[in-house]
Amino acid sequence: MFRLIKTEGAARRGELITPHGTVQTPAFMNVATCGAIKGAVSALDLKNLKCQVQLCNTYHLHLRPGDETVRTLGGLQKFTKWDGPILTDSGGFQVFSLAKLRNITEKGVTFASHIDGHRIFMGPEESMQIQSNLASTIAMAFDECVKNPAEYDYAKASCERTVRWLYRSKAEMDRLNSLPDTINPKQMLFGINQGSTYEDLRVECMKQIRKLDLDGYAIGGLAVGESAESMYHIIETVEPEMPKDKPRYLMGVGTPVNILESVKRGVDMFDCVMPSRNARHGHVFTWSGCRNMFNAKYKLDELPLDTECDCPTCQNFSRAYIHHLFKSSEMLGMRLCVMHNIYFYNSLLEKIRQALDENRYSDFYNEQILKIGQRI
RNA sequence: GGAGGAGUUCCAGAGCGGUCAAAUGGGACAGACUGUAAAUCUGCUGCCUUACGGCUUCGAUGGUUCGAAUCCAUCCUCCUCCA
Repeated sequence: MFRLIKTEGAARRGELITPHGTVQTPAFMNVATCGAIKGAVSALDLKNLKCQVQLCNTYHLHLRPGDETVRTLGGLQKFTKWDGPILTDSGGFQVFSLAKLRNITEKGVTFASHIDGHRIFMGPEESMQIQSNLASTIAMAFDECVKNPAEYDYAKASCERTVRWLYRSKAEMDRLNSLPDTINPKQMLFGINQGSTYEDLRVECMKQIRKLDLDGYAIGGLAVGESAESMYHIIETVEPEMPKDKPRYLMGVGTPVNILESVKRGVDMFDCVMPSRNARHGHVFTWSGCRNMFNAKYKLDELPLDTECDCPTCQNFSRAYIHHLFKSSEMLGMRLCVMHNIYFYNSLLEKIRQALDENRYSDFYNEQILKIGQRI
């Protein structure tokens, strides 16, 4: 269940109570698509990186090692050694990202596996069954994430189908949770708002899906081609239609600036591959802006990545060393930067929560918004 | 001493008369990355110019030719094999 603690403008401070622990919101969820944060970071590391929630992917884990395998091994928590809350994405994003490898019908989506090309079918029921086997804390409804810009007619048809899929997802989840041998019979379900950049579609979709008394509501289909301003506008459009007593999750977003802007507009939860992927590519986030650790200017720089950071990386290693590790393709460089960026994102959300607790989010926002996004 | 082979832009290495400022790797330098097909991808790497374009390059010097990294001569430097 979700408890709204306080608000400041549209921004919200709350907590999501789950069978696997309570999540303080606003929260960032750390993306471990295949059951691990890419960059050789384990659940044990996450404990030291202020992580509250791990996010894993239905599609990827269904392909490998197979959701039945995970089920046999006791579910994702036991498998990955992460005993906190886990959110599983439904595979809906792969309908977008694997566009060249899939075919959509009312029943569901047929994918060509990105691993070996074999055909796999996933509809709402299949997605719920897989997520039930994975035994995540929160399952996401199976949706279609449409690329922006999208034709109005297509966006409308897709959005309406996603709503029908949500009803089927909910029915299947209820059935699975009632079975005697389900690992997590209290698995929660979040519905997903779609509608591309069209206000009327977004609002109508939200009205439809809020009729189901779900555990949370996500805004999907953003940061997939439209401008940041357009994304913020859609959030502002949808937010008034979202239940106040349920968590709001903006899927796949985003940059530190995106997060500051979205919290301001009433979003409670985020996830994004950016901290981990960018870290693997040598791009680190700091409280004074972002750095590319490949840059020659770090060759003799003995300071930590961020002088204001107390993550394990910044407590021990210099920019010069990390620069060298990247130039030498040593994977330790990636690991150290992934840990730093994950810690940075989780710290950012922690500071946001503190600011909200003290009714000074507006000041915090003004303080951070300019410097946090710049390149240094 | 004798017989061969080679010297190309930061490195390795193609090119063997014009379409060559010179393939391809690597390195260097920079950029991108938003519910992860990503330890990935892109750009750039002689000088001048915003560009068009111009200029100087392929061990050195001289020559043949309308034209040379490519052909010839000499020189320098390296490598292999035989004494």
